[in-house]
Amino acid sequence: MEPSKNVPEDFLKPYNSLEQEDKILSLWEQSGYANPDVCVEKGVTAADAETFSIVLPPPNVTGTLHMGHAAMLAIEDILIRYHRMKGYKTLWLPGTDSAAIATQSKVEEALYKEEKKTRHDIGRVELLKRIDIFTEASKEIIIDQTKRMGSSLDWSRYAYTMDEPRYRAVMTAFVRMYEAGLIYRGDRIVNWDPKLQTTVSDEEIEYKEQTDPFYYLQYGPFQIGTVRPETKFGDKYVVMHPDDERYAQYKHGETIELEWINGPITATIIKDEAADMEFGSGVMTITPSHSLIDFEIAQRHGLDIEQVIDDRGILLPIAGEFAGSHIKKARLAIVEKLKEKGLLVRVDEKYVHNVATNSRGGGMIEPQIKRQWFVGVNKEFKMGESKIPGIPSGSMTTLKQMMLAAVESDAVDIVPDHFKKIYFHWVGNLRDWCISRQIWFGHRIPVWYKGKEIYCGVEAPKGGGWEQDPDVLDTWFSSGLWTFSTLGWPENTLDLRTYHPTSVLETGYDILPFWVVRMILMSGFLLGDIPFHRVYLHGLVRDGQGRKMSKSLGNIINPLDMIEKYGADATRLSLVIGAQIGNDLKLSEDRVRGYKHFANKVWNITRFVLESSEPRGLTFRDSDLMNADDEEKVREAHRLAADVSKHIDGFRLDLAADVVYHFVWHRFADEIIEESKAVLKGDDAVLRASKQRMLYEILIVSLKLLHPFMPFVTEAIWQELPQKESDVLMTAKWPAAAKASADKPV
RNA sequence: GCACCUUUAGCUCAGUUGGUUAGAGCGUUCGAUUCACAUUCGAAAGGUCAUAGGUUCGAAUCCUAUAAGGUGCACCA
Repeated sequence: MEPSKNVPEDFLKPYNSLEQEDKILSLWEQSGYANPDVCVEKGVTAADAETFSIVLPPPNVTGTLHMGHAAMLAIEDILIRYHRMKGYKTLWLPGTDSAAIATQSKVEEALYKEEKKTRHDIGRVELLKRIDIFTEASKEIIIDQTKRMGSSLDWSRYAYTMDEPRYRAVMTAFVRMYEAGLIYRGDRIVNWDPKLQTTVSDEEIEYKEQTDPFYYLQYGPFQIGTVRPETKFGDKYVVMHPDDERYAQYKHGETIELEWINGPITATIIKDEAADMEFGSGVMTITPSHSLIDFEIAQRHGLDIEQVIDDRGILLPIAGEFAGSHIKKARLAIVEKLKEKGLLVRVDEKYVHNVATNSRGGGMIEPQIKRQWFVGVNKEFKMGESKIPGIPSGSMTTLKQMMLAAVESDAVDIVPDHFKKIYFHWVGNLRDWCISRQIWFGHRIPVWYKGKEIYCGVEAPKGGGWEQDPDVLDTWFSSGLWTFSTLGWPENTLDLRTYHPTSVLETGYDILPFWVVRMILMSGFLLGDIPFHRVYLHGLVRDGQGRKMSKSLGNIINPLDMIEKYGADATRLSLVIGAQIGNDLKLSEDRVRGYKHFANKVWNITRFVLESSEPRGLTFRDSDLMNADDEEKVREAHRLAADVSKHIDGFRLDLAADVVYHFVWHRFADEIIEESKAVLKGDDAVLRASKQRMLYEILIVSLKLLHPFMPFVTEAIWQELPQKESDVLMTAKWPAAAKASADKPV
């Protein structure tokens, strides 16, 4: 066939995503339109336009892009492109996260593997230097991969959790909370990781099922059960429920003499409701130093607390002859001794229970009592200037009350709705938050000691002899500041005033308790405001059979492979269509392949529309009026625009993508184009001109509606159009819901 | 144990405040086609809406119970 003059050469082949995507990426980058300031400067966005802002949940600097990231990027980019086209002053702010514990342990592992050294051999300064080299080298990877999804992030505002502005924000936040009495140092029971030698937050603990022998021991007149006989040396309190009739004869505070592992001891009876009458014999002994529940019982009754196991899991002198051995090795020897003494009643070999492990690559958790820094969530403080409904400026409140108020009042809306319940459940049960970590990589606690003096401040105190607290802050402490530390806080910047609170926080539902909760806490206290108006929680990406993607199952689908094979547009669509908000998504390679066909379909539709136009190159004149029939078809496309907008506004991106997909393929291509063929080949020039114009207008509307979902192919087409309203589709005007008049040239 | 989610065609899912004959994509079968299409188009088959009750003129949709699958939390000393 003779190619028409209207058809650029590229269109004579199928759509080649690999070839086009690179070109389009650099086109966007050069345009600078991801930066809202550039949009205002170039007149694309009105200077006083409403703002729409999202702060990207920062991926780990040392990580690589997985499907979860890809889904997040696709969803956020759709929201961003849509609002940008609608004329909002739109900011999507990128960043990366240092992921303190995970990153440090990676570097430490490599250090040990390659040089057989530990961090103590090389020291704090050297270790931090190596971590820095490591993160610098790997951050380019994740940034490049992020860009390849087509993410229209404003890289001129890039932030890293460990850079200088964020450091200042973290220090300032700590000092302010310290001065308000919300941060305190105390000896409390914490989750201790003996392997990584650090505390771990409650939320980072993962319970794993494990089968162990369960021992029943004779403790005076009682039988007690335990999986961990090695913790029992110090047990001198025996606890039972106050209503337990079986033990009514024993009075609270009464003492009894009995024979125990290392000889006779005096035990004291404690009546406490924490004892479960249904479990075992209903009697337990407690080890307050290594169990949260036991610690709380001990605190309620003012009992003695003795440490049994040290930081490395070694038994202390209280263990008598077992002192100095590791708990793992000591257990069997202790059981042997109990047996000899006749204290072992029986053993249940297959007892299934949950053990706490550190989900951040550490080992088993050993509760310990430690001097740590905490954020008191139930402590009263005087609220400053407040915009949070229900928490008046200057009133007395607590962090917990403030966090509840933010969501109860709907100032922060969480979608889907049922996650609100989960939020309330979480916040309601929140305990004081342990924020100190005994690792080296992170924001060091801004507290200095000199003898008994303590000083807290952003800068080190003047004069010699001061020593800084060696601990660093929990990574979530700085993450909690993310929506405003990235905008320049603690400075009162224009960005902060313009874009905060952010419009939407979009993240996986699994991270709600860690992050969303902490951001509301930090923003509430430090700014007296919410961090975002809406929280949009997406589901997890699973494999075709609904299983989690994991290395061991070998079912990981790598987004970069998909981009390579089928294009970024197809990858994006496969992560959005069929992904009902908050529900998990089953992804298979076939799905991605299917959407590649769609990208090609759009390409070919364009080819047809251009081919069937007159050689003069689609310059419509007033004489090229559409007839009523064709006008109605254009109006139909605009009605579709209203539907798409409605679905996006309701966060139903799956429906929005689905209706536009269906329209473009099965209405526009299969029906409207097919029906127009006879006229296009016919002799009636007036009818033909009307058709040509109708097809072109619908093509334009379709490209615009598709653009947020599949930005590459639509932009590539836009670049080849002979007549267009803006240099890039990215900043073209979103189609109005109802078209006022059809007689203006496009 | 507590809470939440899911259950609609072979598969993946829509179904908006209850309202005609429950829809789409993929897959299957049949047909057409190389005249925009690394093909595409048309048509067909396929559903006791998990189960049992209830509310209602009317229920996939609301209520109660049950079952199966999943997730989170709590944990058992």
